[in-house]
Amino acid sequence: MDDLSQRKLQILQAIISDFIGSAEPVGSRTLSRKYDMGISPATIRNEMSDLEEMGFLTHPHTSAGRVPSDKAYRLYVNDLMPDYELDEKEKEIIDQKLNRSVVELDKTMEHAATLLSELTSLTAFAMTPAQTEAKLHYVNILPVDENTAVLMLVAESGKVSNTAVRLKHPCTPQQLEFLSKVMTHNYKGKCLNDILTMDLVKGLENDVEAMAMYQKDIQPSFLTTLESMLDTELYMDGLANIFDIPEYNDLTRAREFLDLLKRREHLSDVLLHRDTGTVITIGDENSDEALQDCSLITATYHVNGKLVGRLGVIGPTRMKYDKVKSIIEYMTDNISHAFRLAEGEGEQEDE
Amino acid sequence: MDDLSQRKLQILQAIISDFIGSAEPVGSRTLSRKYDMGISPATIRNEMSDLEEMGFLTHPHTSAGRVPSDKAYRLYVNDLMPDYELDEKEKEIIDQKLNRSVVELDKTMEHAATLLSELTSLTAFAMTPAQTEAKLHYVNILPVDENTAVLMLVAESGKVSNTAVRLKHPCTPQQLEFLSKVMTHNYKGKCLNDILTMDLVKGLENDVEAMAMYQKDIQPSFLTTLESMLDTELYMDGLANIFDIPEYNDLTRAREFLDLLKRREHLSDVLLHRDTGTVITIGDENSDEALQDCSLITATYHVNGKLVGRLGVIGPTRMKYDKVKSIIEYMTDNISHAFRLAEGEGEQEDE
DNA sequence: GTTAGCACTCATTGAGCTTGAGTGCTAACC
DNA sequence: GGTTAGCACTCAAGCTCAATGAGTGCTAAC
Repeated sequence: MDDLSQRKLQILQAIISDFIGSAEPVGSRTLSRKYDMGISPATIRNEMSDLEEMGFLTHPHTSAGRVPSDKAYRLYVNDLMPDYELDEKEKEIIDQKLNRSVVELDKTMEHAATLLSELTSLTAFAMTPAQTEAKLHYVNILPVDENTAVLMLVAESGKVSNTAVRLKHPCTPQQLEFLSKVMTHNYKGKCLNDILTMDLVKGLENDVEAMAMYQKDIQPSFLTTLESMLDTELYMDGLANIFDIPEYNDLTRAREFLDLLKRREHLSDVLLHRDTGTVITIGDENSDEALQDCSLITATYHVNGKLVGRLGVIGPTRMKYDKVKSIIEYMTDNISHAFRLAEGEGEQEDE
Repeated sequence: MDDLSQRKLQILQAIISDFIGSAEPVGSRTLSRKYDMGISPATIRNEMSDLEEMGFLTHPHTSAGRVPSDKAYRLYVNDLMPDYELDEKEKEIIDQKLNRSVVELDKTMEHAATLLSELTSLTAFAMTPAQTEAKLHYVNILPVDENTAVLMLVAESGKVSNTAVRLKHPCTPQQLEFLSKVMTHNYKGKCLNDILTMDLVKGLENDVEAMAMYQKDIQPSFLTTLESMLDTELYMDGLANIFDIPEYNDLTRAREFLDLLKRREHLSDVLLHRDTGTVITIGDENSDEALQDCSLITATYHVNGKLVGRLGVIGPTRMKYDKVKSIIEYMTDNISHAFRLAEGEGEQEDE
């Protein structure tokens, strides 16, 4: 049904490229002058008229040039868009900046968000994997002073999370160490998720005092710490970049955009429900109403083959899909690679 | 020289109050209508004219009302400003929201920034103390897998900092534990700052293998972790609040403001150099050029009597100095109080 | 099928006008 | 002498109106 002649495609492509670059509606004259396709403006106008009827172009007002519709961007992304090759310099920057802190996923992703926003001049976000399948490696409870301790959980992935705990009853280091050992023994190798629902620690039944201390002081912190380990972390950067985008050159729109991004849990939620791999959603393709004049590009990375995190940008529908997509994919490949090696086990390639 | 008659003071106060509320230049008529001071607009005009000559008022343009100058705000803050009493409800909110996480200073301050921005509708920041005097409590190196470990430092204050470390040479848990013990033995009770400049660990001289491992794998991370512990942390919230402030109802100004706040190290630096106690700097009193049409209010809190952190807001010179000041001071008092108890002198705590 | 020509549309810009809030000055008043 | 009424003056803001120009759609000729 979208049976577009070669010429129509060519014109559409030209309009899209031009508009992505300039943010100005594209007129028939400009087009015929800029792109030498041996066709007069009048002819272009006829073709444009057809394209508009087919839903690929719109008109801000009668006497303005044409603007690509979401549908046009979709066609562009699917079929027309050239493969953007990052140049060596860009690759080098990414390699260098990402590999700076490749031991801790959280830090890497924080850097990734910053880097991505710099490279694309858009708002970028990076999300760490949901740790639903993460297994606890061990529990440590460290004395600080007689009323305070630090509860520390280490996952098998190496992720660490700690919370300070106020002890209502003073406690000896030995007691705390004993408790750490019991807890580690009970929970080692178990999924964080499962631990949340187990309610008692075996091995304490006989020790009334330790039991009481555990239940009153430790358990509540333990549960919140577990939860904080399970949670995905969402890093964002480049919020101020929208000020450079003509589409948002207006206080209320800029404000709306920033308000949207302030609702982090909501955004996390949206992101978590996207498919694996590279996903581009354009304008009204976003089911979320607040996002319907934005485009999102996300790609996933994996750590140890299993957990899946996301990296992406959000911006106006008029964006450099080709370039942004390439950058994101190059970065996620880079991250996946780094954290596959990190695991150190031989593993089959899945890419 | 600033020998203002009672009537002039009264008029000035009225202008300032009015302008703080409305953000509109105040005219003589409005004034005489709103505040019944038994004086005609013409008389007020004469007084205003005097006040302008003395530098307390300015004129955006000939036919506009008067606007208070920075000098006027200074006078207001020093002498005219009423004491603002928080009502019980506000106090309750603060007590409640701040005491939620009173064990870890970092979390408390993060909440404080959010809360303060909500209460004042301005941009708020909260800074944790510089830990220059902090002493190391102990070092822990925990095995994750044979190539990875977590290096964990605990300060006497209970502050924890950890970094994942990639081990170039596989290492047994015993080796790591040994190293932890040696390091703890060497550094326990020492200032973080001093440790940074000590370069070798005693007790490893005879163990060539451990020594090599330490130097290659652990030491670099150890130093960066120490540094990250020393650093103050700056939390900010309410950036988007500027959109509600008429002064910033203009894209370039809003943008400048956000750009200013993006330079976090710079801001940290400015904040660190402020005096202890409550400090209000108004407009051109700020030595930093970028801040010269803002006002800053900061107050300090202390932890264990020594370390000093800051809480404050940044906003237009037209702000509710009385209210904001009271809120900040109430909050810092609250925090100081909470973290004095935390030290463990009197362990009475209400919940 | 393509193109030139022409009438038409409409956002944008800027000039000119009006309005109204506000001042400064002066002369009269208490 | 301090206070006030009156009046001329200023100037930002908002409005209308015409000019401009980028762009379209249609038609007729190539």
